[in-house]
Amino acid sequence: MAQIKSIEQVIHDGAKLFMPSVSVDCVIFGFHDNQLKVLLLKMKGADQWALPGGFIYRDEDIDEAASRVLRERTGIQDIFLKQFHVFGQPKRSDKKFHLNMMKKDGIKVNKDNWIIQRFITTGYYALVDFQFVKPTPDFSSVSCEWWDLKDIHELFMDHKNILDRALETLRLQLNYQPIGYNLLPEKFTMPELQKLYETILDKSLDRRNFQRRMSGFGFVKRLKETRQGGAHKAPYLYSFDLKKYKKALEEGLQGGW
Amino acid sequence: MAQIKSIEQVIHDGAKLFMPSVSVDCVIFGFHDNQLKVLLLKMKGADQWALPGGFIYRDEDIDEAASRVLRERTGIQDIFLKQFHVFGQPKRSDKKFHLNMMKKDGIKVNKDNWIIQRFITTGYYALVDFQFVKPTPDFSSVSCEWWDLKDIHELFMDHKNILDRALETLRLQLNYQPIGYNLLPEKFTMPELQKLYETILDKSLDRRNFQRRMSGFGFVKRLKETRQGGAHKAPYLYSFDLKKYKKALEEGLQGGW
DNA sequence: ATATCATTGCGTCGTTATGACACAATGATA
DNA sequence: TATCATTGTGTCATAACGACGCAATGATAT
Repeated sequence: MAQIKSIEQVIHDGAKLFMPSVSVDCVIFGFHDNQLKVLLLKMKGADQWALPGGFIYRDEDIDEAASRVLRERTGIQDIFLKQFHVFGQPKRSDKKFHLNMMKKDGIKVNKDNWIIQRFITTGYYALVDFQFVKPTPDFSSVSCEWWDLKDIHELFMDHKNILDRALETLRLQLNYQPIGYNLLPEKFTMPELQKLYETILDKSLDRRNFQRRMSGFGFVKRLKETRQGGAHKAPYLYSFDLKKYKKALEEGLQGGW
Repeated sequence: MAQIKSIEQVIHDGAKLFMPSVSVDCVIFGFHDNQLKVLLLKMKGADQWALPGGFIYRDEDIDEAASRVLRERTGIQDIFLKQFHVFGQPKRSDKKFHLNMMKKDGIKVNKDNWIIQRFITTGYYALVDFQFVKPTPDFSSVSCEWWDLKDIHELFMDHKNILDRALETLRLQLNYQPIGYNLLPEKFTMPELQKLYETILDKSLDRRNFQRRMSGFGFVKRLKETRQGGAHKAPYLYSFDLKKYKKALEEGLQGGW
C-alpha cells in the first residue's frame, strides 16, 4: 500500500488499487483558543476548501481507511474516530466540475475513468488534541489548515453538508462519547471544558451549575496546580479519570444540557 | 429499473445495473404480542436466515435503495428508515461460501463475477406497524417471516452483528426518534408502550412511574375507549400527538430510563 | 502601595423530577 | 359471589436542577 503522491497516479492506478464507488471523508475537530476548529484542505486547481478524504484499498477495512487518512493529515497515530453518516445521493458529485478542475491543472483524464464515476462516501468525525497535529496536505491539495468552525460557510461539493451533519452528531453524542477527553489537552480548566460544551451545544450554560454537575459525575479530578498566565484569578487545572469517564458514558450522562 | 427476479439475472446483469462494491441491509423491526420482531429471509440453497438487503441502482440514492428493499419485502410505501452503520471489513463476506451456495443451487458463476466481489454494506433499521406488513421473499430467498428477537441467535454472514448494532442504535435513539409511534398501531395501551420500552432497553420499569413520566411529556393523549377482550381490567387506549411528539424529540426526551 | 475589576470557587434556596411504594377500582374467571 | 391479576391514581422522602449571592484571587490601573 504505497502512499498516493499525485493525481496522475490516482487516475492511472486507482481502479486497480482501490474499491470502486466508495470513499471516506473525515471531519477532524480540534479545540484551540476556546474555539472549535476543523481541519480543511485547499484544493489544487480550484479556490475551494474540502474535507480530508480518501479511497479504500481493495483489502482494507473502511474504518482503517479513515484512520489512515487521519494519520496522513495529522501525523497522529491513535485517533478517536467514528462513522456518522453515508452520503449516497447520485448527484452529490459533479462530473463536469471535476473534469474542468483537472483540465485547469493540465491533467488529462478519460471520461469513463474510475475517478469521475459516482462515489458514495462515508462520513467520519475525528477528535484530536490540537497541539499534537501537524497539518499535512495530500496529493489533491496545496495546503492543510485549521479553520474556525464559525468561519466555514462554503466547501467543495457537499462537504459543508457533511460538516453540518458531523456537528449535529457531536451534539447528540455529547453524553455518550468521550468528547471532552479527546478534544482537550490532558490538563484543562473548568471554564475551558464549559466553553467546549457551549460551542458544541451552541448555547450558554451557567458557570456554577456546570461546575457542580460536571464535578458530580465524578470523572474529572481537580489537580493541585492552577493555570497561570491568565489576566485574572488563576483557575484550577483538571484532568479526566478515563476509567470512570468511560463507565459513566456507557450508561450515558443523565440529564440534558 | 425492472425488479430483479432471479439469481441468474443478478449474476448476468448486476454489473451493468448496480453500483459495484456497495449494498444495503435492513433490520426491519415490528412489535406484536408484546414482543419485538425482526423480518428475516430464508435463503435459497442454504439453511440460513438473512436480513433483507439489496444493491443500489447506478442512478439511485442509497437511502432510496433501502426504501425500495423495504417496500418490496413488506408491501408498505412509507416506512420509517434510518442508516445506522457501515460494515466495511474485507473479510465480512466469504467468497467460498457464496460459490458453494450457488453451486448447490445449480448456478454457475465465474470467479471474477460482480456478485462475489467484496461488498461494503450500509445497515438501515426500519420501524413498521406489524399488522400492515405482507412479508414477501426476494429472488434469493424461499420465505420471509417475522422472528422473535430473542429467538435469533445465528444469521447469514455478519448479519447477527448487524442486527445487534441496530438494536443498540434503537436503544440509544429512544429519546430522539419516534420509535413508539412507528412500531405501535395507532391506538395502544400504556402497558403495551411500556413493554416496548422494556424490550428495547432490556430492563423492567416501574409501571406507575412510567405512566406518570410518559403522560408528563405531553405527547400521548388518552382516548375515551378502552382495550376490550383482555382477561383483566380493561386499560385505556392512547394515541400519539405526532406534532407534540416530534417537537419533544427534537430536544430529546429529558432524563434516562 | 492601593484600589479596581473580571474571573473564579463555593454555597443557598425554592422548585421540580425521581424512585419506591400504598391502595382502591375494574372486570374476567373460578 | 368471591377471587385475583391488572389498572388508575396518589403519597412521600430524596435527589437533581435552575437561578442567584458573595467572598477570594490576582493582574492591571492609579
